[in-house]
Amino acid sequence: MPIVTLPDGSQRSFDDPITIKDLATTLGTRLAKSALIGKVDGKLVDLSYVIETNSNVAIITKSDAEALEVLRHDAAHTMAQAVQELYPGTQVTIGPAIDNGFYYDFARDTPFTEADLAQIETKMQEIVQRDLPIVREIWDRDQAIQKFTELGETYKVQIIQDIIPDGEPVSIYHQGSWFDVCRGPHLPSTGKLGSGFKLMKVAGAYWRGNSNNPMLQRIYGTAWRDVKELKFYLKQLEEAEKRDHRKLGRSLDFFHIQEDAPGMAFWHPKGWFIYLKLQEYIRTKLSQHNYQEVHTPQVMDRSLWERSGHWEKFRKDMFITETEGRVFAIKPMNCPGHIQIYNQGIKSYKDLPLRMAEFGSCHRNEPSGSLHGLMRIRNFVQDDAHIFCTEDQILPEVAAFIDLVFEVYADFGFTKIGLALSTRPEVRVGSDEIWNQAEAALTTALNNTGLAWELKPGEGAFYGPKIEFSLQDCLARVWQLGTIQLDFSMPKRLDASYVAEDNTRKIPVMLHRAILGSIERFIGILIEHYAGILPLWLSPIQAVVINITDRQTDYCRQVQQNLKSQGLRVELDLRNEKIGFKIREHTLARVPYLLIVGDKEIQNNTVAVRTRDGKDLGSFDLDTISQKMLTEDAAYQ
RNA sequence: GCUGGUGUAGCUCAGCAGGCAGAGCAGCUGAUUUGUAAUCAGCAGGUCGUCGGUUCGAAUCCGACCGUCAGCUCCA
Repeated sequence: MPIVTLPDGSQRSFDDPITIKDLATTLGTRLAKSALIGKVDGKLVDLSYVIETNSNVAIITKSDAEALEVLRHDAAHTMAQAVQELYPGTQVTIGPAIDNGFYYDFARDTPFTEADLAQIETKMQEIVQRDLPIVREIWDRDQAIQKFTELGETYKVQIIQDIIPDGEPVSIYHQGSWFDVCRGPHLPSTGKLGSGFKLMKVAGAYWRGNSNNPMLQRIYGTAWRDVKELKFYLKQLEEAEKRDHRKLGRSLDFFHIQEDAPGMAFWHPKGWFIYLKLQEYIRTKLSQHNYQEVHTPQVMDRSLWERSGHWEKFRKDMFITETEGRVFAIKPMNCPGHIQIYNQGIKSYKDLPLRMAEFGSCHRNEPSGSLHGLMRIRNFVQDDAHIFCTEDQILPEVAAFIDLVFEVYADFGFTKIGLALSTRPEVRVGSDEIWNQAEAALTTALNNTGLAWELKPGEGAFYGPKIEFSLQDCLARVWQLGTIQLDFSMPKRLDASYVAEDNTRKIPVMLHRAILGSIERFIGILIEHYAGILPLWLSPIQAVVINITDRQTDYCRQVQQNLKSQGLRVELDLRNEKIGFKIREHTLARVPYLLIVGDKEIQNNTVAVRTRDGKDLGSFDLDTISQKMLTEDAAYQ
């Protein structure tokens, strides 16, 4: 005799156990029609689920967020069915719902082509049309293994053997003659999938995500509640493509990358201006927060990297050079160099915390397949620093750093900041005792912020756990940027020490930290976030003075000189072209202000101001416009 | 690194059942002196990524390598 409590708090009691579907019917025929799944005491279930005891129950329809994930999972199943109908002999493996869609991994000798995708999509539509009921069944584990073995689905057999304990039943979902092992829940029938889905791309993916395993073929799809939502999403993708920093980087003449230096950028004058400006900005912050800047060698002897532990773990990913029988590594990071500076002379506890910063150019031989414009690059400069401190100083230093990170991100307009703690990986240096201590310290620091944070088990660096900072850009994409890493091992390995108050020698703790991450990557993110429309303070050219005819040449030169003398970055465009042509060019180049001069402006001693978003601001005298620009420039806007 | 796609002029791309390499923009020259997102005309520009193979003949077919793109793995 279950009593059902509905989301609005009202209760219904029933004489007999009742399915979600029947419950929905009692609440209204409209609801029964639109019901997709149920939620019983917080757990999502099929419509066929039988409520036997008193429960909190919600009927989930298309308008609920929970329905979308189930719908995407259904889309994966339907795709797998379509593939197996079209290409018998293809084995299924796994196919989950993911952000924005779903994928399914298949084992098949011949690769899928773009043309195959279209065919599969058509077949999926057909399966949706068939509106096959999706039915849950419970099978005996051995029976399931036997059945999938008969079908030649060896991957499926492995999955059952792995995730279902011996003797436990297996949940199977049937749609038509096709079926799959699945925890569920699912929509009541394939028709409910609708047509808001699209297959996007094929790609390789390792079985179980392990590069030693065979590679499967993964088909990615996107799925939404309806066609309108799908179209919106596709439009978003187009927008992201337009903002691609590799494309904008070339068209805005910021940088280029060429075959002779794969994964390394050639910075053009405008791009290099941004690069230096960001460094200048960070330098200001560093000095405000009591860091000292240093510079260490680009190339250091192999033995140093052996002692630091990098040689053993990262040797293949380091660029090596050899001379006079000695092997050197081009530095992949700055920390061993910083310890060498620390080690000069005897340090006292009074010297700590010691904050050492460097814009050091690092090289890492990243796997060729992982390179991606400025985002994943082989030569980069971090806004790197290392804080040498006592154990007592860890918490205040981490707390101060967290504040600094939020301060910097806010200056770029990033306010949605994510925090995560990455803990010990499988391959690591240092004892468990040290790791316990280090992870506890960072956990406390995170909890002290009062902010939410995520745990990422096993994602830490080999020498210590880390806090990671990520932000969301204007397209809601998440980028991991800043980090602070606690290191109890490397100072010891490289013989760093200080004299404590009790006159004993102690080993300092080292905090590795960066705010922007790599300057290269940060510029890439800024380009995409701003769609190339950089704030005035970061714009390589802040204004262009444009004449209408040759008569204004001298006046234009005077305007440029005037503004340049006030520290503004102003160019001249005196070409013999029509004004519309010049405006178009500089607007496409994202120049913030176009200062246009005709006879009228000379007469009134003004300039006509047009912005890069096409607004005509009208005429201004020079003092007014320069003041406006200087104010904007100073405010990081 | 792995799987698949891809590489033609500075850029964006067409040409690919094998038969003399094309367009638009950019560049150069000339004309035009122009009022808020492309003035007109002419000229010039390519070892078709590299190396090898098949063929009377290869941008086009095949192979290897390099770059690049998407995803996977990795990311101190």
